[in-house]
Amino acid sequence: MIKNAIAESLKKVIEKKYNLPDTEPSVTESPNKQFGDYSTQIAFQLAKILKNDPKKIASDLKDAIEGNAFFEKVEVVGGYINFFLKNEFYHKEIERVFSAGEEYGKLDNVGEEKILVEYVSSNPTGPMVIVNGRAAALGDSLVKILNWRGYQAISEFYINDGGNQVYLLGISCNEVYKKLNGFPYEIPENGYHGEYIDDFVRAISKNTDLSGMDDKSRSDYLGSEGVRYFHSMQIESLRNFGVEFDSEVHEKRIREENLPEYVLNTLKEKGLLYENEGATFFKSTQFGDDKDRAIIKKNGEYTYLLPDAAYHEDKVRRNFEYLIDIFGPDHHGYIKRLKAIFKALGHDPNRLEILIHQIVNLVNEGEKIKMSKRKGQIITLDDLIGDVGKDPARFFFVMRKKNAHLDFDMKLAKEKSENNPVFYVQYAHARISSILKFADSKGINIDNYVDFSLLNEEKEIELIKMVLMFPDALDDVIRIREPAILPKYLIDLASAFHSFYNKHRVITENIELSQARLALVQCVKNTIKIGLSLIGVSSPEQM
RNA sequence: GCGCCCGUAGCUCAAUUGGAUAGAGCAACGGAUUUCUAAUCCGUAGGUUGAGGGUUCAAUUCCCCCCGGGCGUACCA
Repeated sequence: MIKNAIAESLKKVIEKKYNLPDTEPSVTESPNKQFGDYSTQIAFQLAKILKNDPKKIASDLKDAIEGNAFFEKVEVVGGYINFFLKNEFYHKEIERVFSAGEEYGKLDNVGEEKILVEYVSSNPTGPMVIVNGRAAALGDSLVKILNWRGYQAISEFYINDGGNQVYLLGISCNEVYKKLNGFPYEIPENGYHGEYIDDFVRAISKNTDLSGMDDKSRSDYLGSEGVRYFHSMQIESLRNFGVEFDSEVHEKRIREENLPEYVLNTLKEKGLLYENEGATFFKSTQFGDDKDRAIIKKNGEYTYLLPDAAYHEDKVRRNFEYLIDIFGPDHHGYIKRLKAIFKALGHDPNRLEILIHQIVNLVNEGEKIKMSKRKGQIITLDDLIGDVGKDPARFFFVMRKKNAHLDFDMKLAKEKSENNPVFYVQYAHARISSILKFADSKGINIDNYVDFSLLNEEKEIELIKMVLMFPDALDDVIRIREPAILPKYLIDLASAFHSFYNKHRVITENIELSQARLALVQCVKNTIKIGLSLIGVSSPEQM
């Protein structure tokens, strides 16, 4: 918010001085203290437009802006303009943070636009696996952060309960039923093989007599019951992971409302379909795809793309102006065709944003843990949470940029030490709680007047600066769709606090100073608590 | 073959999406605690940003071409 304030005043000056109303000056934190608190390189950009020396422009801008009451001084170095802020400015800002309390950084309604974020949407044919956890952690954090900053974002889970995989699940279960009852059996190659199938069949056999059914009706029954069983199992896992969805959409409903047929008709009317060897193809190459895609198979079944396109049509019909899908790494080949069909249906492709996150490797003692779905060697999300706990899992999943492969260090996640960033941040929170308790026992409170102008030590100002960067960090997350910025910020904030703590005592003989420092650490505590909650991590009062 | 992602200190990762002298943590070494939580802090050392070209006042970032790794490339989802 400091950045924005400086950028705004720069914008005004530029508009007035050079008659360039559309300039968006970017203000950044200075890389080094000698360059002040904040800097801008706008003069370089203006130099090109104005065909003038950047140094000249920078110093002209400096003269125009220098009068601002909060600048200690403004300096021009090279073409950069460096801003040095008065402590007074920080005192005023931290006071506002203090009064905001646990609502710090929260905004109401920055836009009317409704955003739908779809993530996980795993097939209801087995338990949640590790990579689903990453999608869940990313999606949930993004939605929470969007909402905290005043956007209207809704999370949604799409359940593929209408297509071929339900059938495959059914016949796989039926074969497993035969296996468990000593009959000859054969699970199809493309069916489901995991041990979790056996568990399901055993469980349902206890309550339902399956012996009287023929193969067909038993398969159908096990298919539809299996979908329900696995879906609620998945939702339960996600709940244990702190992820709950605002909305669920069933493919079944999409099909019942004949939306796939609407998509077909629309494409047909536009002449975007053709037949080839008995299958129906969509001319996705006309919309930038690498090749045309089948949407109806030779046997008359829809491919995955058709109901999914229908689902996205449904999203638009529910008046969401902006759609974000979070996909796993195995779906990146799918982006082009989905965007193609979305565009073909007459929607602006810029309204659909598809984010891809990369894979997760579990690492223990420096060794990658090998998983094979076929051999039944899978580690589920429940296993991971049970092993390392929810908080480290949530933190680790969003700690890396979504584009990077994530090596999930199991040993580190379990470690209750300084090496573990989750504990490092939580420890700062607990430490502050302890200080607050101590202050209370000494009868020092900050319920009334606090004089923030007493905070002028270097470590104090640095800590205030870190606290004030919180809204910027959240906005950066939103701007580049990268939740990883938040855990990194929290680590830096905790570090600034620990550093301050080692240099200065909060509670001393000086009551006024104690109160000011107490109020400052209270702000830090609130910020950590809010920040951690936005990534689904708890903030213990003691550790 | 084609497409997408990645390659930065011994290890795991940053670098404000084109800005100033590429920064943290771990590991190594040296220090700090009669104190509100040492699960902490302070310091030292560590680099041809995979290689080579190009664009730019400015490149880890953008473009081209290699090298290496991952993923995808279905009438599966």
